[in-house]
Amino acid sequence: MKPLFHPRVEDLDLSTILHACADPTRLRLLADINTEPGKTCGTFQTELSKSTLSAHFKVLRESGLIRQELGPGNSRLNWPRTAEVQSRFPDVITAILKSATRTHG
Amino acid sequence: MKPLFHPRVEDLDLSTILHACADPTRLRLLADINTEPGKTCGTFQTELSKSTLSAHFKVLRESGLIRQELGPGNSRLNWPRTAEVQSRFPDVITAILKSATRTHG
DNA sequence: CCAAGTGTTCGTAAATTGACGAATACACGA
DNA sequence: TCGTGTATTCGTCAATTTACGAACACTTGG
Repeated sequence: MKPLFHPRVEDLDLSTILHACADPTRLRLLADINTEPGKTCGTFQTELSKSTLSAHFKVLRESGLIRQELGPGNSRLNWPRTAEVQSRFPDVITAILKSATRTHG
Repeated sequence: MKPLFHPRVEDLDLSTILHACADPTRLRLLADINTEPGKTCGTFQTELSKSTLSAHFKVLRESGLIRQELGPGNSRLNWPRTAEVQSRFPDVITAILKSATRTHG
């Protein structure tokens, strides 16, 4: 299997992270992952196509907001990297997630 | 003079705000405005053209992050709306600004 | 009135983004 | 081995973004 790229904590970039959060779809995905860590990609309720969803997960992963591990049956387990991001940019993600879950459901 | 549009606090949108902050140039402008409230557009150190800069200010203003008032000589005074944004999305902007000024300046 | 200073708007162009279907890659069960 | 299920990659396309110069609008000083 092709290894999935994950940036190191010291390589995290604030603008990249904010850009990843700025899309409503991705913000919802991120919130869901934080609410239910370990969810697989297929378990997210959405009307978007599989390829579009995959692209959004890629943006989240490459920004450093989530970690994607191999799960059973070629699935991907999605884990938040909130603690790591927090160590670089204190309170940014926690504040965003709090507002996101409060205002959008 | 054509009136500049400013969104009401109740119309602020988290994704719009995050998108406005996601651009490095705008994040720097926003940080500068918060550091030195009332700065005019021409006082920002940048290599971008006047029209490009104006477009960035427009994005910041229409997202609700700053307020632009008329100043002397057709200039624009730029004020942060941090407190208002804070009332809608607690800690989001303050955390972003803290990380932005700590890492980029 | 005229020139200089400050910003916005318009037209344009290159790059990026977000979306999709089709094709592909991989793991697992029968 | 052969489907089935899960997810990525590729090619395409429309829309958005970012940038610029030129033109325009407005204020102020001479």
